[in-house]
Amino acid sequence: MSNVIPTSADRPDDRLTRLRRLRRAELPLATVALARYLIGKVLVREHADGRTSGRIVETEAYPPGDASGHAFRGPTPRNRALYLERGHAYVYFVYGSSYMCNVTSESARVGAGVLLRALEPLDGIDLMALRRGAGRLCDLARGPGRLAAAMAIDRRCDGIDLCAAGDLWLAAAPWATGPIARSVRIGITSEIGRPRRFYERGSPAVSGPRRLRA
DNA sequence: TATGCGATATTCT
DNA sequence: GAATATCGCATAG
Repeated sequence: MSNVIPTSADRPDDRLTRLRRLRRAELPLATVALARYLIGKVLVREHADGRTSGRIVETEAYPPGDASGHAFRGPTPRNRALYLERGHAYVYFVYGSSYMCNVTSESARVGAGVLLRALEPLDGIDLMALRRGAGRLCDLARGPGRLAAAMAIDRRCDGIDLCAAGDLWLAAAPWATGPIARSVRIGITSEIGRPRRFYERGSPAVSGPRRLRA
């Protein structure tokens, strides 16, 4: 049963996973390094309906100067948060249907970030399933649009400091992270071929075609 | 399993 | 007016 994701639901005596908030000083400054670092860490959402959280198993780096990054043509009302100091949320809406959640990187006033593409659900699994409509556990937050939907992340989360106590924050890895693999990014039309996507090899919650999950 | 397409809203040219 | 850091369903193999 290697495809079974261990969650807090398997430990009824400890209803919520024990989580330690990440300090900003722990986050690598460089975008690609941050994208790799975030694999295995936890994204936590505090909401009136309850807490949801999940292990980050897939990310993509959009470093300074990358033509597929939203900050490539300079600051706009939409990408403003991308210029915040590392460890803030940049959330935007695309395709008329999906929100995308990013973690800002680099120094303040440098526009760059890391797209969070998939989570392995940890806490609040019932709530995630409710928001997404019933489905397999490993599909609840598999893909960036699904991740945002499962965690109730929308434009109100844009600009939140993920290293502070609040509605959205980052926590340290709850257990040892598996092997990290690297590949090209998904769904972009420029800068194709640059290996700036990271994922935990073997996790059933990683998105994309089979060849990008090996 | 893999590929293709429409839906949908916001942003930028 | 065009493009888009997607999703889910449809269809073919």
